[in-house]
Amino acid sequence: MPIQKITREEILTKCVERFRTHGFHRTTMNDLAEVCGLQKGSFYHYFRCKDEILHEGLVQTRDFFADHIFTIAYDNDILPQERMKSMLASHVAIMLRGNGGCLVANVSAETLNSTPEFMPLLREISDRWHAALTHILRSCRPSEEAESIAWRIMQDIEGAVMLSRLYANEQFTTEAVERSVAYCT
Amino acid sequence: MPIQKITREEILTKCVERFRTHGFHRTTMNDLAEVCGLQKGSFYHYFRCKDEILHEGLVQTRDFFADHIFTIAYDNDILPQERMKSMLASHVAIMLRGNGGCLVANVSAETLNSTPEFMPLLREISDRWHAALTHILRSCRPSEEAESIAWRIMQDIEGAVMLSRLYANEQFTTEAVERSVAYCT
Amino acid sequence: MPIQKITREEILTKCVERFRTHGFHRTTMNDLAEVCGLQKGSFYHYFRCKDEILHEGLVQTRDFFADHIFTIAYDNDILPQERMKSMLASHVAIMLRGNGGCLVANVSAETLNSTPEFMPLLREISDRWHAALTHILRSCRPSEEAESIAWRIMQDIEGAVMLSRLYANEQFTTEAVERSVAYCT
Amino acid sequence: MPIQKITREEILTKCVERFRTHGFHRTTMNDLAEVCGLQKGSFYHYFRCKDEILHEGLVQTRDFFADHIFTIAYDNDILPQERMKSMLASHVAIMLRGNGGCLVANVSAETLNSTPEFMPLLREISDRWHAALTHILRSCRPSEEAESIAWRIMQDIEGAVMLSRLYANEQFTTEAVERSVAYCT
DNA sequence: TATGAATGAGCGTTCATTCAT
DNA sequence: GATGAATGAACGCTCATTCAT
Repeated sequence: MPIQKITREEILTKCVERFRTHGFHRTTMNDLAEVCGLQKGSFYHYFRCKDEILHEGLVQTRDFFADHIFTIAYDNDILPQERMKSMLASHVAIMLRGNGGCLVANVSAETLNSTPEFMPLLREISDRWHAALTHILRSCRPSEEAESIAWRIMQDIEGAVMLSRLYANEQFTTEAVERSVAYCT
Repeated sequence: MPIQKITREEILTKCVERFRTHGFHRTTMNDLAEVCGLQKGSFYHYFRCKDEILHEGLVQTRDFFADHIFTIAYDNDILPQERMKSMLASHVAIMLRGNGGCLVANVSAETLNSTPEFMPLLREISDRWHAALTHILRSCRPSEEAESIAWRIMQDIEGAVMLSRLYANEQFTTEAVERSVAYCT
Repeated sequence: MPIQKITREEILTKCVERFRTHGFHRTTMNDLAEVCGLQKGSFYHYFRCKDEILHEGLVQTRDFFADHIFTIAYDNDILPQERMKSMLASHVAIMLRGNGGCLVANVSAETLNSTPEFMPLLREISDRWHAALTHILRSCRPSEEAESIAWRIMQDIEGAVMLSRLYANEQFTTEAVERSVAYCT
Repeated sequence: MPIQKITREEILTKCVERFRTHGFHRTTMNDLAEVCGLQKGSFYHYFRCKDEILHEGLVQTRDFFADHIFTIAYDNDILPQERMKSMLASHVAIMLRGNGGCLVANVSAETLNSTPEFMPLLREISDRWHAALTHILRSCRPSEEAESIAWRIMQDIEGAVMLSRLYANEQFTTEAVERSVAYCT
């Protein structure tokens, strides 16, 4: 077996993080190589092209959120407001890391009109977030209202993260999380 | 005297629109030339570089919003909720055009971490939006609460526009505007 | 009007000559740039891609042969054997130049199975050569025999040029031309 | 002892076939690996570099032709025209396989001016073909004429194979073989 | 002012080759 | 002997920018 400096999963994690913080188009293959400690030619053993790195990165992100973030919503042993608080805290901690913002929002901004191939995955991540929020809110709200509030929470958080980046001030996001938790009472 | 095919202002308007819908880095000088009906060499009589086009475009946008959108907020002859409704309707109409999203949000997503030179202008546009909203809200709210709600409205709208793009559904934004108007009663 | 170092026609002539002598795939854009006295990026003002350079080069070659070589065949004021001699002499002089061989044969060898898009043009050049030869031979042969002999002459010349390259000996080609002229008596 | 999936000879046979049909420069080490059912790293246990694969492939081809094709010429128990017919039929069957053309002609076209190291082997294969043809023709022709006709047959066949590829029509080659056999009577 | 040919640095990508396992 | 991850030079190509006209 040949040497393996870094796994495919680690590569994707590092690349996605770079895309999130610096943008997809502003990130060159050399940047990715540097971040991963590889030569840029080496990427093409793992991925066909740069687009595929983003695509696979979004798949990994979707699965990571499903398995480690959104799953919190479905632990019915914990109080709804606790689940909401815990889930959103984990989520926004990732978004605010390195003042990079939300991966879905940033990739959407960059690609939706010119490279719509990423749209299904971006929507899927959003859908799952919405489903998780709705599940929590149904503990204390009628089903339809829960769905509607879930969308409002997502908007509030996304807008808050955007303002937190722009003003380098996490307060916007912190308060948005608090407002969101308050919907559970 | 040669014909003036297009004014500097018209060039900026068309370029900003392209940046908003397709992203700054995804837009080439050739794209801008095509959009403006010019040869790309001609741009360098108006602007030093591509960055300057974005910079001047943001200045123009800032002034346009100050003069034509945010000014609505300060017309004290009109009911607050009418001003809110009118201002936000005009604003989101621009954002949703061509499913392009919010210029400030999109440019922020693309440039904040790698080219922070545009941050002051992006903040300035946001600040003026916040000031306009606050002014309206002060008609019916204590000053501090007005400021706070203004931020919340901005987040709600920004998040709604992002979801409207992602799901190609203006409903998110329409409802966010309605919620915002409701704060005035 | 900006400076123009070299015309599109001159570029094509030089590039085709390089392709003929060194092969299409062995010729890099840098090689072409050097041959033309340009930077490689400059080619993309004239041509979309390397394949297009070959394609346009084949078009130019087809037209050049039609206008300057094969046209000799149709000058009915000259004796058939004189026309044959003159036409083939001009033709093989081009093929043997720089020991490069026949452009059609070389490009065929390189591209026919992997990039068949050039086949129509290669056939067209061959067809016109065949038509020219047939026209001369019809002066002294029945029509069907003329056609058949025209193909045989083409094979003889092509095979001779191939051997002349391989053995660096023009004798093969010289004799093939002589044999071809002899068909006119 | 590990299984020997494929012998060196089989590798060379498959690689040469690929070079003949798709060209040397258009064939990547990955293509060769796929064709041979090996990993590309494994090639470097058999051969130092890609050039050596072609070189050894030409050696193998030279020996194969000497042992299985040209040897037909020297079986003096058979009528000359039968030997000619049999030898050329076997030869052109190989050339026309997969519409790939003549290995010697194709490799010559690709390498003669830029990588002359293969020229000796290409000439050697041609020389042996010429010797075989000459041997047959000496049965019914003076020695010098036999040599001369042998070259003419080679040219005719090479030209015919080239046209057969270009027009996807084996008729050119079939008739060239018939003409060649006719020299024996 | 306007052009568009030319530039050259740098992009994403390819590929023959190496080498630790 | 065989692997396949890794390399790094070089590929075809892009693009913001320059400048003679």
